[in-house]
Amino acid sequence: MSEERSLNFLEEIIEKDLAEGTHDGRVLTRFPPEPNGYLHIGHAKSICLNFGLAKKYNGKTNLRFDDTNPVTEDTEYVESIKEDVKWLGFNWAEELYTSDYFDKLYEFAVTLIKKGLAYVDDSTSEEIAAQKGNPTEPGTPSPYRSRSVEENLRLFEEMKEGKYRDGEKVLRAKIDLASPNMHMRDPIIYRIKHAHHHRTGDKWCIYPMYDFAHGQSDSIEEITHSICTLEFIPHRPLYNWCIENLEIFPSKQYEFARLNMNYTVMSKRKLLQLVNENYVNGWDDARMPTISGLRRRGYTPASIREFCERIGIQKRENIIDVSLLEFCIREDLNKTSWRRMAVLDPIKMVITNYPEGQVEMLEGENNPEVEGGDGSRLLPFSKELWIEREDFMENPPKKFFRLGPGLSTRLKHAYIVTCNDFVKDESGNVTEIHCTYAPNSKSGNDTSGIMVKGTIHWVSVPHAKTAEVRLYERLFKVENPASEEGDFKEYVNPDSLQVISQAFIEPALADDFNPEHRFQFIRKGYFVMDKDSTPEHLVFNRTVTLKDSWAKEVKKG
RNA sequence: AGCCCGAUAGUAUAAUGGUAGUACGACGGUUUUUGGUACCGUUUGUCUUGGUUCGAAUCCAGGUCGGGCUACCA
Repeated sequence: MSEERSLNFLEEIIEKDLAEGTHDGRVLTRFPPEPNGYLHIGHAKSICLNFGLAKKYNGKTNLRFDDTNPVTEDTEYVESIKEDVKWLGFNWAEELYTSDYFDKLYEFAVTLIKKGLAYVDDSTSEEIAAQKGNPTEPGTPSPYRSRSVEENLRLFEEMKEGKYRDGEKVLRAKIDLASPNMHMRDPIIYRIKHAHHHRTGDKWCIYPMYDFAHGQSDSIEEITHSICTLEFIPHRPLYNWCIENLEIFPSKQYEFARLNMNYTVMSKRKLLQLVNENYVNGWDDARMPTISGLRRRGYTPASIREFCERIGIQKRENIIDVSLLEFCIREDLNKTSWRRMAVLDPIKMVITNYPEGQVEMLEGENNPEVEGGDGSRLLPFSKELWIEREDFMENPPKKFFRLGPGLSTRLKHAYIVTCNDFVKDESGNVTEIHCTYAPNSKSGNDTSGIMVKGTIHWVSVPHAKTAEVRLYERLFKVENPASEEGDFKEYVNPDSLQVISQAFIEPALADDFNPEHRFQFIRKGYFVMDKDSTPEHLVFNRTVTLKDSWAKEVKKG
């Protein structure tokens, strides 16, 4: 946390409240997900904001499930949301549910009716829509708008008692049919739904609408700063109207711009489609922008928090470049992950002057970024090695620093080798590379005086273990799939997942069976052991590649 | 159409009436037993037209562009 960073607009508001003694210097925020889907990176922004603000100003944050619509909500989502918030590193003060307040909310509605500020309407949904008018023309009163308080009280109670079918009646606030704000034209505040609720069961058959539940829930909890996204700005007058007319604790709503990121989609509806239509393998597919997907991909909580810190908080629409997220995870993993060697696309190399049957155990530091290397592991070295196919070129260009006829290169943590020969099969594919090594060029003990520019990774053939490796690319081919013509799913990248069923890995990688452990496969990228792994069948997911300036060089031609 | 919100390099984000800065990206270089990391450098910006002011990214007015709202979703 940099002390010098300037305040965002919400911090300014809070500091002003603190300075003026509003709420006696108390700060209480809340994170209010609806349990109808998995959390994604956009929610992470909101989580970091709400919990971060509270932490910064010695306040607290409630986790409140906004569960007012029983037909879309489920405990499966409650559990995943709790797990994701915890995984991100945040602790809520209280775990609450809007459904905890259904009794109180019902009483609030009764209060409004008694004040002549709400009425039961028998109009159909189409009729109500028509009554709303349009932005240029005022709405027209429902024929039921002038029902007496007594009648409204009776009908509302009957609604609660289940005397009516779904949609037969609603409770509407009586506000202003001519308001330029459509939300103020007698909004529906209670509707009938004979549906089983994941927490209250069958106790209720009427449920409050968002606008009649959210502000009051904030107020009941005495939330000081209720932070939501921009699309709720037009709801704010209604939020305030409810609180004022109910004469309850004056929580205040503030809005910030939601996160958008390129090469992905960020709406629960679209993510649900990708899951349901099998474009991905579930909500936690490593290509998904969900928290659980990012976790499976190998992202760390710290990297996501850092990302949220860097993107800032503002009110303008934005589309963040995914390269910033990738920067954050590389920055974290570079400092924390152990280096290991894995050959993903193998070709055999034979060291012709290395004694047959000889094995040397070479030492390799775990992480050069850490003082002392963060310990080390032993690497078996022998006459036959697997190396990466792309590290050999039959006709290498001038600036190619790896292997080719007559070229020398360093084997990481081992010796310098020089390529003398190679073998091709009938169809012209290179199948084997023959090299000689310089015995006095051993890493850490090099007296050969040979200077090479390149270093490549390798795995000893007789000692190699195998693993499945999943290489991920961005899920979409275009920057903003949601804004393209046609169905966004047409823009799914068909190469977003490439499975290598048998890669060769150094033995140390197999010694320590530990799903979710993250490694850097030297020169190939950061990888995480997937939860599908068993000790007999290891699976690694590529989190992100290393920056590759050679690839750029090649691209330029 | 009416109302609401917004507009600073490619993308984000500062500058709160006083030198337009930072990060990511891109480009170039130094170092390097990872073509990684680290370090150095280069590039590109205040939507527009007026006004207020000694001085405007900032304040005011008009325009333009982008987004939102007109669900018995949240």
